[in-house]
Amino acid sequence: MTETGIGTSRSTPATLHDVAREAGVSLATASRSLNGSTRKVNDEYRKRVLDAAARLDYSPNLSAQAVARGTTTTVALLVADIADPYFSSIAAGVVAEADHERLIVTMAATERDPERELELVRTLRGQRPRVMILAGSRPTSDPTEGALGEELAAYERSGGRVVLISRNEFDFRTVIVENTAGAEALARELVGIGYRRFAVITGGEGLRTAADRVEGFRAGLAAAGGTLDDEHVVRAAFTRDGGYDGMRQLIESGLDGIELVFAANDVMAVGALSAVRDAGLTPGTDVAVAGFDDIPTVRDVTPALTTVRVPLEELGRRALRLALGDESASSEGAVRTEVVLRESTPGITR
Amino acid sequence: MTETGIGTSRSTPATLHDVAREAGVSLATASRSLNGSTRKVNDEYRKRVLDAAARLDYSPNLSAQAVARGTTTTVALLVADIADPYFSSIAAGVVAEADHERLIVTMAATERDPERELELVRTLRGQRPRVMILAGSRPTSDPTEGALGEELAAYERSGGRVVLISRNEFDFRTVIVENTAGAEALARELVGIGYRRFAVITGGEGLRTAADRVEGFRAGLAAAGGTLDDEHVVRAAFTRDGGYDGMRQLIESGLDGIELVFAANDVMAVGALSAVRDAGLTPGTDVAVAGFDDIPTVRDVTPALTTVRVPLEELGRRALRLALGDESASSEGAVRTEVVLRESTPGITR
DNA sequence: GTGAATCGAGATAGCGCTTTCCCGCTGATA
DNA sequence: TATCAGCGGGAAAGCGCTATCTCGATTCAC
Repeated sequence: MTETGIGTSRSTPATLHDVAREAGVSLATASRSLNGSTRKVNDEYRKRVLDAAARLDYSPNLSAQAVARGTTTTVALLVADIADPYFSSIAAGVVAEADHERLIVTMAATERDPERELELVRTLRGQRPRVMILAGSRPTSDPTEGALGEELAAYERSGGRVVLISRNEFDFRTVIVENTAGAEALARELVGIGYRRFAVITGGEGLRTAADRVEGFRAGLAAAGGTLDDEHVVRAAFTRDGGYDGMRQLIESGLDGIELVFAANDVMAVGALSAVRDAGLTPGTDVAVAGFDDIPTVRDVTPALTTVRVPLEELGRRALRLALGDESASSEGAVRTEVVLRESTPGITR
Repeated sequence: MTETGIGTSRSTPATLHDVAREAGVSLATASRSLNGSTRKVNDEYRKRVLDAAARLDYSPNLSAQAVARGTTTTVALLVADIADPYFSSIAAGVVAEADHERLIVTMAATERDPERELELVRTLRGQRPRVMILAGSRPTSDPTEGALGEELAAYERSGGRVVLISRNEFDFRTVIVENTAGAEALARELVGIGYRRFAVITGGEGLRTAADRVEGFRAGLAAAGGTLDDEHVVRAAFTRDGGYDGMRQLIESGLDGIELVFAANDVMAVGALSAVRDAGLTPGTDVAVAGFDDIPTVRDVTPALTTVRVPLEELGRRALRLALGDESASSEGAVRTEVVLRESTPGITR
């Protein structure tokens, strides 16, 4: 095992006490000079403290500050899966905004398990974060149903701020995404370019986001004149492989005249695309595919994927701003989505 | 602004003191029952404390524990860009392993800016994390050169553990990836299936990881009999768009008989693929493309991308284990890579 | 039966900070 | 000259915990 070469003598980090002594001032003065205080401190003294701090390479102990101040500079972020581009984009937004506010982000992954989620909220509460952001909806039929709400409420009662991203299940601040409206608009446009017979691949039982999107899609079809039979709605995991499986399932049952398959999110759609290809068919031509989210990847798959753009980073940004009480963040209403037609839905001339 | 409906009376979280009082025992006993201690505590007392804690919904203040114990349960993770699949996969690994060790991960993004990186290290040091993991290499020609090393060394001196992922620039513990060997193997295999004339798209000036991969690729070609002219090595940003630009550049200068373009990482390769298509050419057929990393996406692009697999999640896991002093993690040597041939390099019969 | 261990609960001294509170000082006011 | 606000530095009381220390009550050996 390699040792660092730059010096080996083990020492504890300099404390404020050390700085004060080195500067020849009191602890109070040192504290006041280093971390803004309402009280002024003589320039001469301040300079001495700053110099001493630099000399000792002092770095304030955030835990100690937290204890003394009774408040932290931490934001806790809970996502289903960090490697999923949907969540990593949101996370990037949260981190960027947090950095801007000089806050520190701690991150955890629920792996889509409600029990884990509850557990994590409990643990993270110990950090006394200023804000807790939860992204990714849960099954509505959830054994821990009330418990999470209780826990979050308790957290808010003790001064924290909860913000949910695109999961309107509790009565907390929420960054609302136009899931329903976006899917509806998508459906209309697809009918507009000639598609009539649709199928849908959606997430597991009762995932709220998925449900909203499917519902919106249905509504759009109903209004515009497309058909979606119930047996053409397949459920699968809310992941790339889920999308693959769902599409394979549809193909195996004969495709049955289906012209376009709408997957409730892009990672599923991308999986679906691959399933189409693996079945020896040509996506776009033999069967069109559309997704939802507009994750970065979908520009680069072939055919490029038609989808509904959700400004994911912005979601993360907004969540934090909302938590911090930024009025504009809340007054902006639901986050706008936008249909993006690409080659995966070339259209049908009838 | 919505208020939570579940109860509004604002209160501070229960403290250990509250629990002790509620249970009718001393602070010390409460502490001992709730958080493991070497000392035993009477079952009767322990139960009373546990009950009281549950009743008050007590959650220990981690900051206070950190101050009292003089050690935290935090891991700090620095990556270049959270939304980049390379880093988000690594992050997922770190978080998973951390969770397993009951540690908490705080995350920050350097955005590939050395100044920012240094700044972040300074800030995060205030957290007194047990471990600091840095992923993503920096330009070798870096204005802050020594400063980062100094800072990290100081951190280690004060008892922390630094682990670098795939950036062998300092003398700290490092998770080494077989960048050179992997690229060399790739080159050999590509020559083996008939390619002779190559081009390379690599990252900005002096990025270590990129440099190693290119060097390995060169060595492989030299050994197996492929050619790579210096004017066919283009530099671009280490991102999807960089890859796109790099490929466009190559195409604009006439492709010049190039049969295969190797991009130093997958996100660049994916961008390159799109550039080929946008130029009206067929990737795989008109020009073959290969990447490095095997990020999840590349299975789903068309043609599927030939690449060198790096077990990214495992990298993150290993980094943490290494930091925690897991012997096996360090004795395993460099992380193995594996060439994965896919349709983007169908081969040439000569 | 006595002294030495042993046990385990409670009191308390910190941990590294912030923030009162106190107090000597200066300068304005009368 | 006496009075009284500021002003600003220092002492010290916490913040919510852990860990050492104290000390009475048991237990045990001989």
